[in-house]
Order: sequence, then C-alpha cells, then structure tokens
Amino acid sequence: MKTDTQTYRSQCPLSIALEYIGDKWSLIIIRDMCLGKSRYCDFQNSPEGIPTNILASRLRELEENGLLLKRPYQDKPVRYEYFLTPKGADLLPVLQHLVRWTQKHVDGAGEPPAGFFEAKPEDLLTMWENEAQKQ
Amino acid sequence: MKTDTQTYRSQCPLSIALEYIGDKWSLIIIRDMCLGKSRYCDFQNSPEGIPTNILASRLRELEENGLLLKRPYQDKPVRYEYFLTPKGADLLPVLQHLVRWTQKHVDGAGEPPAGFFEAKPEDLLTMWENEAQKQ
DNA sequence: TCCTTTCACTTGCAATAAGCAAGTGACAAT
DNA sequence: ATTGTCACTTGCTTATTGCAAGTGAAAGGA
Repeated sequence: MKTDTQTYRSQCPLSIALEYIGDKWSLIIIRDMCLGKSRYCDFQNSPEGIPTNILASRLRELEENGLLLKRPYQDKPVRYEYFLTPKGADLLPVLQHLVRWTQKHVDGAGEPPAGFFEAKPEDLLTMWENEAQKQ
Repeated sequence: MKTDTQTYRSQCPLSIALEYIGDKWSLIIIRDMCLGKSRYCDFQNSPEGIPTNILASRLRELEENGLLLKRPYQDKPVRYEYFLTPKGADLLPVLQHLVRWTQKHVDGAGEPPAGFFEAKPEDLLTMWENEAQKQ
C-alpha cells in the first residue's frame, strides 16, 4: 500500500495502483464493501479471517488514501460504518476480472453472488446517492 | 501468493486470485512480461528496483503456479528466458483496469506504452504461437 | 595467462510486517 | 454485579522483505 504522499517507487500507473492495493488484504476489504458489508465486525467475520490488528491498520490506510471513509452510525459508544468512495468503488472492474480469472484457471473456486458481474461502481455508492438526494 | 496445492484461505474466487498475485511484486513481473521483457536482468532493471532474491523467489512461485514458464535460450552457461502461459497472460485485463484506475484517480502517473489498452491476452503468447506453427 | 565483466542467481543478516492472543473502554442487557 | 458486544489496541513471536555481498560458469580483452 501507499505509505506517504507522492513518493511512489516509479511513475508506472500499474506500480502506483499496487502501492494502494498490492497486498493480501486490501482488496478483500474492498470486496466485502462491494458486497454490502460496512462494519468492522462484518469484515472480521469474513471467511478469510483477517487478524484484527491488520484489519484496523488497513482500514486506516485505505481511508488515508481516499478509497473509503468512515462515519459514526451511533454515539453513546461511538461506532463507525465504512463506505467506499468513488475512488474505492472504481476498483470493482478489477475485482470482476480477478474473479473471472480464477473461475477460468482455478478448479474448485466458489461462485460470486448473483449480479456480481453486472454491477457497476456507481451502484456501490449508496451513501453518496443519499447525499445527492439531500441536495 | 499461493503456497501449497489446494489450501486456499477461502473458496472466494477473489481471495484465491490474491493468493496467486496479491503482493507487491508479482504483477510488476507480469507487467514486464506483457511489455516484452523475458530475461532475469530485464526484470531487475525495471525502475521499481525489485530486490534480486525476491525476484528469484517470485519467478519460482509464478512458475510453480503455472503463470509463466522458463526455457533455456543458451547452453554454455545455461541461461533462461521466461514466458507467460495463457494463465498468466489472462491477467492482462486486470492490469489494464488497474492502469485505468490510477490514471483516473492519481495525479502525476505516467502513461502506458501505445497500444497497451488495445492488447489482448492472446497477443502475449508469441512463444505459444510458434509452438502452434510447428504443428 | 590473467584480469575483468556479465548473467542468473544464492546467502547472510537486519529491518519490517504479519499473525496470534489477550486486553481495553464504553455501553447494553440480564 | 456480571456478562456480553463492538471496535479497537498492545505485546510478543514468527515470517517476509530488503540490502549487500558472494558464487560459479563462461566470454572478452591485455
């Protein structure tokens, strides 16, 4: 992932993308958000079993890098929900092609949920649509 | 990347794809091969500066996982060239979308070479085309 | 012949990151 | 008063990365 601002290892756009999401867990979190999950414990309960300290640090990095944002959904003990930004949602085509790739080349892989391949990044921005509706 | 056979952390096809290429360097090597590079020193000379021991281990893993294969191109001291398999070449659409993503969302990223977005996985299988011609 | 280079690695070691288990603090429910 | 949930953090061990240096086979030149 990206660490600090504007110090990429090269100007290659592929290499830059990998500094944002080139690790074992970031796209798993993005996937979960594409599937409608939004809370910390949702991500924790995914079958891959991300360690909790790594989940916390990835969420922080993804937020710092503008791929998602968090918003409190209750006060009394303050609790947060996470949402994809347009920048984060635009990774959906990448996920779709990775899924296609596995289905073509790896035996025994599971099926994505119905409608996964038809989804578009805009469909993932429910939070932002609500914002737009407020205007 | 994948470590041993058939022990994925989950059956999710996205998660499985990440066990093959979900790290900082594997797709950089695949990118180089898409751009026509084929020798160890070509990969080493890429601007990202992959450490040589990591390059060697990634090439070994990618070969074990069937994304590429190596073939000697000379004997006296035996030297190898690396080629994408169809399985490896089929990652091209993933690379293309990652590049698009960076161009849309990150300022100051470089341009891919001309024709990059129009290329298709089949175009990358020059070695295999030659094999087919032999038949 | 000896010296230098190149290529494709390997080895040793320090630094960084990942992974596991346990703990924390705010509150809600029993 | 005790237990439980949520969203984390802390401590510690293990694994991976990254840097520098070394290796061995051969080619090329002085």
